Amino acid sequence: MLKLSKLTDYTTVILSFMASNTAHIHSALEVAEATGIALPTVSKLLKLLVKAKFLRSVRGAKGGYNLAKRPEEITMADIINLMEGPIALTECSITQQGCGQASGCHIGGKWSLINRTVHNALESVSLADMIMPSAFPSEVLIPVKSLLR
Amino acid sequence: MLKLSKLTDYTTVILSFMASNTAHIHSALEVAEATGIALPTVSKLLKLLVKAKFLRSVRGAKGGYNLAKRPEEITMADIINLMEGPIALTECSITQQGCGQASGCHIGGKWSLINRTVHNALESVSLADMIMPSAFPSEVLIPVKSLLR
DNA sequence: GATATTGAGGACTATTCTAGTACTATATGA
DNA sequence: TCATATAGTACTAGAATAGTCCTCAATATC
Repeated sequence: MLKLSKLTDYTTVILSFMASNTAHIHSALEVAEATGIALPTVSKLLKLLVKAKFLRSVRGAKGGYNLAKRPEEITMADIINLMEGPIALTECSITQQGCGQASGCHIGGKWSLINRTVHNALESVSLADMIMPSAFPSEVLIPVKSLLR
Repeated sequence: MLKLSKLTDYTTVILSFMASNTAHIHSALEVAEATGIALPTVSKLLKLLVKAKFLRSVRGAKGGYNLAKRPEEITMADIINLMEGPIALTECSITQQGCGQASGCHIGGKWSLINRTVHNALESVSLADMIMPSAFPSEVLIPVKSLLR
C-alpha cells in the first residue's frame, strides 16, 4: 500500500478534531479520549504540531491546545509534508542530483511530474474540507497523460 | 516522504528497461547490469513480475524475460498495486468496515476521495509514457477541492 | 505561597517491515 | 550430459516506526 505512517494518520485525526471544535482549548487527555489514540502518543504529536505552528499551546493548569491557523489554511499536503517530509514517491525525485542508478535510470523527469500531480491533489484538500460532511463526489479527472509528451 | 519502497522503484526501472527494448529476451544478469541493481534482487523481482503476468519467461540456457503486455497496457497504478497492494494512504480506506478509532474518526469518506485522486494520477501514466523522452510539462491542475462539498 | 495540573523536551525500547541473500529444484539448448 | 538460466522458498540483518517513560517548566487555584 502506498501508505502514510500511522502517526501521519493520527495527526490528521487530531487536527480534524481540533478544527471541528475551535471554540476552546483542549488538553492532551481530552484529545486522547476523543480520538481513541493513546495519551503518550497524542502528547508527542501535539508537541510536534505546536513546533510546526499548526497549534498554539497554553501551559499550566487548565492549559491545552488549539488551532493556530484557520482550518482552510492547513492542507493535507502541509500535514504530510510535516510528518513525512517532502512529498516524493522516489528518493531521486527529491534532489536534483540523479540517483546512484544513473546508468540504468532515465525516468527521473516523469517521477517529478507524477509527484507534482500527487502533491496538487493533496494540496487541494484542507482541514476545513476534511471536517465538512459531504455528499459523495461524482468523478475526479486528471489530465496527466495528456501532458506527457 | 510519501514514499514507495525501493523494490517498487527498482521494478519501474526494470520494466522501463524491458519496455524500451522489446525485441529480444533479456536474462536476469543482463537486466542487472543494465540497471545497476544487484543480481539477486533483480532475479527476485523478475520472478515476481512473471507471476503477475507483466513478463513472460523462457527457462533453460539462452532463456530470459520479456514483456508480456504492450507498454501502454501497464500503468504506474498497476505496478504500485502489485508491489504495495491497493493504493490507499490509510488503513481504513481499504476495507469498508471502519477502523478501530471509530469513535474519533469521521474523515473516512474524504480519504477515499483523496485516494481515488492519487490512483487516477498514477493510472494515467503508462510504461510507454515513462520511456518516452519528454519536454517538461507545463502545469497540472486537479479539480479536487471543487468536488468536496 | 503551596500544590495540583498540564505542557516541553528528550531518551529509550520493542516491534515491525524491508531489503537483500542463499540454497535447492527444474527446464532447456548445445 | 553438461552448462546455463529460471522457479520457488526460506532465512537474516538492518533500518525505520511506533510507542512509552521520565524529568523539568509554567500556571491556575486555593
